[in-house]
Amino acid sequence: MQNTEIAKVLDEVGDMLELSGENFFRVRAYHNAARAIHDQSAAVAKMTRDEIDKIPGIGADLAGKIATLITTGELPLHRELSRKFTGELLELRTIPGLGPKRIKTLIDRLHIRNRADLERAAKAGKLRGIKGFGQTMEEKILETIARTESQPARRILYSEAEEVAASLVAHLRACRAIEQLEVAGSFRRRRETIGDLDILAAASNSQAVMDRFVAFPAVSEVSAKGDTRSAVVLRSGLQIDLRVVPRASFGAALAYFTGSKPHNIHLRRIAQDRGLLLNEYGLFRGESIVAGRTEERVYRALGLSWIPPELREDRGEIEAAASGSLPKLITRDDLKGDLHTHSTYTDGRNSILEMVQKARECGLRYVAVTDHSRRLAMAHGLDRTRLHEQAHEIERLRTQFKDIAILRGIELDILDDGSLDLPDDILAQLDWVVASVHYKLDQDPREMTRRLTKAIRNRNVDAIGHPTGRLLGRREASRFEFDEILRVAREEGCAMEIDSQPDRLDLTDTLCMAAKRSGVKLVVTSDAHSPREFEFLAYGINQARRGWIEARDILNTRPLKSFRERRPLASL
DNA sequence: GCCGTTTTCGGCCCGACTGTTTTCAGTCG
Repeated sequence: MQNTEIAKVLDEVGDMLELSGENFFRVRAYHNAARAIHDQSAAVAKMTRDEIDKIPGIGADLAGKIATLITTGELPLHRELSRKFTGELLELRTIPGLGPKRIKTLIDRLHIRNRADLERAAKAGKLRGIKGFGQTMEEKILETIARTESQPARRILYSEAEEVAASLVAHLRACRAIEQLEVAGSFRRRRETIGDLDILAAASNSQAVMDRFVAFPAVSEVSAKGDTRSAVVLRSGLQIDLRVVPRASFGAALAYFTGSKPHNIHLRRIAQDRGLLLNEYGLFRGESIVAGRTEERVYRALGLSWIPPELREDRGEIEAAASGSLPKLITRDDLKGDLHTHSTYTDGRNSILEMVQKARECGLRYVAVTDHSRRLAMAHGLDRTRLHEQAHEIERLRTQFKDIAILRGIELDILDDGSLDLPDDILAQLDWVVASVHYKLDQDPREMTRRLTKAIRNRNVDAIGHPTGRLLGRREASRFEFDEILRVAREEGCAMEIDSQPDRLDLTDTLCMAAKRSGVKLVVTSDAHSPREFEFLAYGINQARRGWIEARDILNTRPLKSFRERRPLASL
């Protein structure tokens, strides 16, 4: 059983307990435990009950339940609750305005079991008579049901959110009342997907900001408009929240609005322990403000150094900030080379020349050309002959570029038994071999583990490309024993890739952490199929930062000279 | 249900907005 599966069961139990009117703190305990399991890189299914009990947020009771879940594949409490609260019922919580209390009322009073029931009842005007409901809410519910049928709310890619954020910020900048402006929330924490955008502004006249905000051309609906907070929904379905605070509160509000929620809760507990109160207006001792203008001052007043937003997930960053041991996170400028690019030789859209020119413009000092190997017929993968032709072209280009090195590489297919798509004598002539899985991604976890370890054992393989194979929103990650992969990779000196394509971002943040902990080096690569895609490197850097990665953990932060010392380059 | 250098019991983050309340509950972030 995978960690994500265990976490899902615990989350569902939490949701169902909430619907049944359970103690809020018991509900939270299940959600906290789910998060703790989700963040574990090691397989919880392989842990003893004692080891599970030691995970923060999991006590004796939940450790026992999780152990039961692992050994029997089922949790009695979950099964029992599922009889009453179906998945269809839980799904009602996605309708704005419907929380646990109201859903419980709908079940008890109208025997609602799903969206269809709810829609019928609302159309028949049966909701408005019930305490806690009214005609307005009835209409809103019907409107939401109609809208989300054609366009279900989904999280969008960070890269997509970036475009919306840029145009919205440009729109707001025109408002003179705004003194400071930041996009906060999960966007500022650089999460791989974004559920909604949170905008924070400091202004003396909040009404002027609100007016400008709701006038953003892409707005389809204003769902809330108050003195300090407004919310809109764009035609795309994306929700945007705006909060306006006085300048003296901007830092506290930025911290509050950046989250994450568990991080905030932890901060507030620390404040409480010190006899202070932390809210979005500042850090207070009684009536007097202790800090608030900048984030740095708020953190400092709590005895912490400033924490980069990417780390604010309550995964140990607060403890690290307290002891002065936060990592010095990698930045885009640390990258000296790119080790995964494609050209027209296979499925890239531009020539090697154009790719190298752009890499050079991006400040890179070396770039590996890694077109696909022969098995990927769809991409016209390279065999011995065509790889040879490419070698000649690279040889010619090398004479034109003095300030950027062109490495001969390949993105080599890992076949389903773990053997490689090209023979060793060819691979040995290359400077950089990234081996990737491109088919049979849903292999049995044991077979996939064997497949990957066998590839890693090959001396010529330098890195594993997009190791989990997931595509955000479209394809689940392959299942395998990541800890075992890391153990072998460490033995063989094989690196793991962080592929920067916005829908891959593979490895994930927690897997980056696991790789770092086990002493396996990483590479951040663009996997660029066109010159523009070198810009994707920024997304890979975001992911690495969320995984606590420092420049020294990443091979392609090294200058070419020390990069070569690691493994002599065959053709340079 | 978790947790503990005040504690093994009694706490558990904090505030804005909406709708329906006639003084506040529920939802949301």
